[in-house]
Amino acid sequence: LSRRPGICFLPTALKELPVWGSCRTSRRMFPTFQVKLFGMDPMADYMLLMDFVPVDDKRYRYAFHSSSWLVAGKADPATPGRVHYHPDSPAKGAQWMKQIVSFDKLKLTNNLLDDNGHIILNSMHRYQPRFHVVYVDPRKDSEKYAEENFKTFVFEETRFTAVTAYQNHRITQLKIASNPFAKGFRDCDPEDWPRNHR
Amino acid sequence: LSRRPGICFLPTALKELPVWGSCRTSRRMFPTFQVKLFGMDPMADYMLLMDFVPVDDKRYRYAFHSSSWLVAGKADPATPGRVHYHPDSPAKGAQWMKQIVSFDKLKLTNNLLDDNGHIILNSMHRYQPRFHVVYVDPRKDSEKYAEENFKTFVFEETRFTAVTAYQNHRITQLKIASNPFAKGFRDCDPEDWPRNHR
DNA sequence: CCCTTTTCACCTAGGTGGTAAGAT
DNA sequence: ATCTTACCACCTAGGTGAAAAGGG
Repeated sequence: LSRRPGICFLPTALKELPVWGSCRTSRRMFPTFQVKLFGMDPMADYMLLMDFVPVDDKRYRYAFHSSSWLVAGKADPATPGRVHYHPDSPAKGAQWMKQIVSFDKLKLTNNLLDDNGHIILNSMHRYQPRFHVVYVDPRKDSEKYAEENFKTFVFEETRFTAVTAYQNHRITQLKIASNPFAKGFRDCDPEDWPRNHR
Repeated sequence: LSRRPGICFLPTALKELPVWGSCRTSRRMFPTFQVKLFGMDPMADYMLLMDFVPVDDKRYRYAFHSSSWLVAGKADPATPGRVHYHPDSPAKGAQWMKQIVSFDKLKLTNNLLDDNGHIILNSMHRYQPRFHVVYVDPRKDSEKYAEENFKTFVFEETRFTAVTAYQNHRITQLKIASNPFAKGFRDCDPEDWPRNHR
């Protein structure tokens, strides 16, 4: 990448991400993936995008008695490998660097037939989010330089297990505490709804 | 305008527009100003914008007994002449022509100290909305061609009187019938709340 | 008296986890 | 037994006109 952007990741703490929900059966990725970019050419156009790759070839299940994830066999067939473009793409480097870039429109689903362009994942599988910066090369033969015109950033701390329902009660409480849309559950006593023996 | 866009106006029927309301005291323009564009250079960048000019130098008042507007003196001092850029600006001609362009983010206020960049109007005055298409000239000395790089469209049927409260009961009913956010009043019998003798 | 501002119930639109029923 | 789906109450966020209160 001739104009190589630097990056500063804003850490998020989570381990389970729901892949099922409302609005045409998909859920936002929460916490939201956010980055602060620097070192770009202010006047050049860039596309920002994300995708998700399997961490391994395994399927997992949650053991409530030990509150831990166990390998439960080989991975299911891979889902369609979709890409999420940040909706502001393309934009100038100056625009991207001006403030924190937030991927809050990114949505996850486990519906293989999803027709809304959402990211498709297998539930009970582990994923690594990836962030890509693509320099929009104005040269006529830009395809030739495709290899050098993008850069990928991977933050291992953002790995997670896709779920359709939360397994670990502490994850649920963390989400309720931090997501404004889940405020309706903040005052509830977790002991009121003990499910299994979390 | 070297690339002169054609235009097709989608008519709106209204006579009074509130200039006061919630969300930092401003109201959306409703019905929304919408245009269908054609004849633009698909690859060139354009800015789309709107502004509002006084129809005359008069102030009006509403005569309930005759259900009509009467001249009530000379206009108040003109408000700051602000401009509303369509938030998708700048964009390629192809993008603008792809579908109807809707100015649904445009908001009106009568607050002279407005700090949110909204359009400022005098209540009880008449205004003519104007629509402008600006070709983003890539030439270095583009300022020289400013005159020929924009085109203004005026639709007289979109003239209206700015108000802080509806005067004509039939306007109120029309808005309630057509604005989804006013659905809460649809089932009410207008005779239940007669104000003055509208 | 005429007009403006405040406040409110009631909407649209859509993102939460809980719960119970369904599926395998 | 384990996981998924459908539906729900309950939120966020913000756009309506009505009614009451305010101001000149």
